Amino acid sequence: MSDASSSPPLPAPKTRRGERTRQKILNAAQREIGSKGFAEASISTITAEAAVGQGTFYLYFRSKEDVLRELVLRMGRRLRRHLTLAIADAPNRLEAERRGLRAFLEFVRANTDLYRVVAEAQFVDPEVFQRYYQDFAASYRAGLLAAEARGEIAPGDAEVRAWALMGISDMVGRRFALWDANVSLRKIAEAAHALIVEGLAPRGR
Amino acid sequence: MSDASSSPPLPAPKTRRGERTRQKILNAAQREIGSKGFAEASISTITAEAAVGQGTFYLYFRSKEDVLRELVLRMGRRLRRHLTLAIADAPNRLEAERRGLRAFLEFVRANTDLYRVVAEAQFVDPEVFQRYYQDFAASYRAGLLAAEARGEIAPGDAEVRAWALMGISDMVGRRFALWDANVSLRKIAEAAHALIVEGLAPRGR
DNA sequence: CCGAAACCTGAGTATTGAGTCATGTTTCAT
DNA sequence: ATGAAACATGACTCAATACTCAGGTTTCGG
Repeated sequence: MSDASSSPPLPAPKTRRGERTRQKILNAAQREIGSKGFAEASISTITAEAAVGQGTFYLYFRSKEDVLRELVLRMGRRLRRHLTLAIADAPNRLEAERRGLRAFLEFVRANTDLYRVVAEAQFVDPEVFQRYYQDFAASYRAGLLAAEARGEIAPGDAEVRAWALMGISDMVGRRFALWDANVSLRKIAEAAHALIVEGLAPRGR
Repeated sequence: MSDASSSPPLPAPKTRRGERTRQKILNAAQREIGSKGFAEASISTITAEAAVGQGTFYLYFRSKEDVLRELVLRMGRRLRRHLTLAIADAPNRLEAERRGLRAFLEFVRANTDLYRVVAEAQFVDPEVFQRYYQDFAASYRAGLLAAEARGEIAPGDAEVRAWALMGISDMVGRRFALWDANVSLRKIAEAAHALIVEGLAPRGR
């Protein structure tokens, strides 16, 4: 439990059955870890939930840490796809920002278990956790730089901006999409977007 | 380990010796949990580090969760004091925002263990974790509303703004004060502050 | 300086759950 | 159709550690 993402991954399943079993375990782990948390989730509960034997788990994953890692990657892929789709045909960066923020909030509310899984990774495997955010930051940064070149946003430090904007999504998502299941995400997204676009400074003269 | 902040707290120590011992344990727990994480930190390591017997721990804390709770409160008090001091005589809200952000980043870099302790509380005791942020949000919100009334900032949704701004501090702090120990926090704080004040929208016209 | 309350101790108990393995079943290329 | 590789099983082992307790030591008000 000491070192991070060590040793090569287990060989992928060779048959259709194997692949199906691996997915069943992954799904059960997502539900279990997502609802009870990493510490409370036990391999035996996961395998029971997946309706496979205890030992089967170790055919596909080296440890509980290992399965968490895999889930973080899954979350990354799904969220990325969701956001890409959402901002695909936005006319400009500020509009992309609005749609992306809204889409993120919706995604969080619809995938609370995955959200928690990623958050737990912060301590279980800092390596993949950091990479998760760094990957998002990198593409965010690129988008901001391109928009700046097009004159769609004011010039500024793209790296810091990327992290700051992710921070807004992350915290606003936690507060309004995760903790408060009822509030209208449309309104929240609008309010946050207004801050992102205009800042706090008083308008006009 | 199932229910959150249950049962009344243990009675406070009655003698000077008792108080000292309790603090020794708290300090050791902060170091241990802060560096190894909640799961890896064991009571026996904590008591050894504090140079007290195993059983002594249970004179002052009901469980490992209990000591974490206490540390979150400690972090809240210390950070609040630090920030209050930092923004005490700022001439206006935007300047307070700048100083507060800078002070927060410095605090994180100087108290990495406490930062981690709070983050771990998210899963160990969601109750206190949420309260920790809600308390900050409440006073942040009040500050924004007052500033808005004074015309120092543009009108807007104070609740969402408060959480968004905390999100910026949180994420920028993690990235630049926690993960990157060398970068100049002054520059980072300035860049983030610029975004907070002006937003992304292109200036002029 | 006395004694009752407060504090301290650390070996021992009890539980928990990760990971193994010997044995059995299914798949699929030939 | 067949057999070798892949997959599946779950009772068992074993290490880790939270928490207890019976018996000691220290504190401090009167």
